[in-house]
Amino acid sequence: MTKMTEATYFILAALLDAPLHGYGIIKRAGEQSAGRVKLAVGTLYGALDRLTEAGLVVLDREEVVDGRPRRYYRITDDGVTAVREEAVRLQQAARVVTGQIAVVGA
Amino acid sequence: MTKMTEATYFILAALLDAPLHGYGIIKRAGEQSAGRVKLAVGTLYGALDRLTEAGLVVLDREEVVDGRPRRYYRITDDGVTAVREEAVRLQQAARVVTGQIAVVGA
DNA sequence: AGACCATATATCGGGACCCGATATATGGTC
DNA sequence: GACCATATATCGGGTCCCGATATATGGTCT
Repeated sequence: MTKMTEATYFILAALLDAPLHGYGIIKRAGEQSAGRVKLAVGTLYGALDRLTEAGLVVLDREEVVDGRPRRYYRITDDGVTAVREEAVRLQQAARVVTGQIAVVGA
Repeated sequence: MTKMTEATYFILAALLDAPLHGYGIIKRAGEQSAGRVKLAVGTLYGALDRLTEAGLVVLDREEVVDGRPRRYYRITDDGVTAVREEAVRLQQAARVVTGQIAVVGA
């Protein structure tokens, strides 16, 4: 079925605009989903490790801001492809129930 | 987050048109997803038990065809509501990436 | 007849993954 | 001093997927 979990999907989606650090991903995912998605930290770091190993994200850089370390992650080309494919699957799955035809790119 | 698993979603979607028995649900889910979703039997019966307990499906009737028993399941009103709500969530999630209408409002 | 496959049910165990709890650390607010 | 937001990471419990296994019938193929 090649399915992607919801957490993984929103992590990749959050990274589409620009590299973010862990905590920033959590906040961005919450924004993009109108507050519906609240990633737990345990979910985030586990998923981030898996995504890194799969080559869908890479460690971009590390910074120290106000004494707190920040580890920025960047989505790869493969990651972009994967998240777009998943978006299409989600749309098609939704259409099974809504019975509507989504207009893409209009 | 109140999330519904993909298997659960396609089981409910398969029952929208008419009551089906377990094996029929597997085939219908495959049809509706253009062959992408292949429910494993272990997934199906476990999910069916959970859905029954949650009141989203009910046992409709039992038949015996060619010596083989058939147990038909029917989706409830709550099940219809749940699967429609999930369809909306899927559509909104897809839009986050496809870049269409942003999820406005809270 | 024997082998195999589709149909049809159900259970078990391994594994994947989510997530709250916990730990550690800094700096601002009350 | 207490508390909270920021920021990282790990651990263990629980949920759920799914392949393997078991049981049973009837059709097809050799």
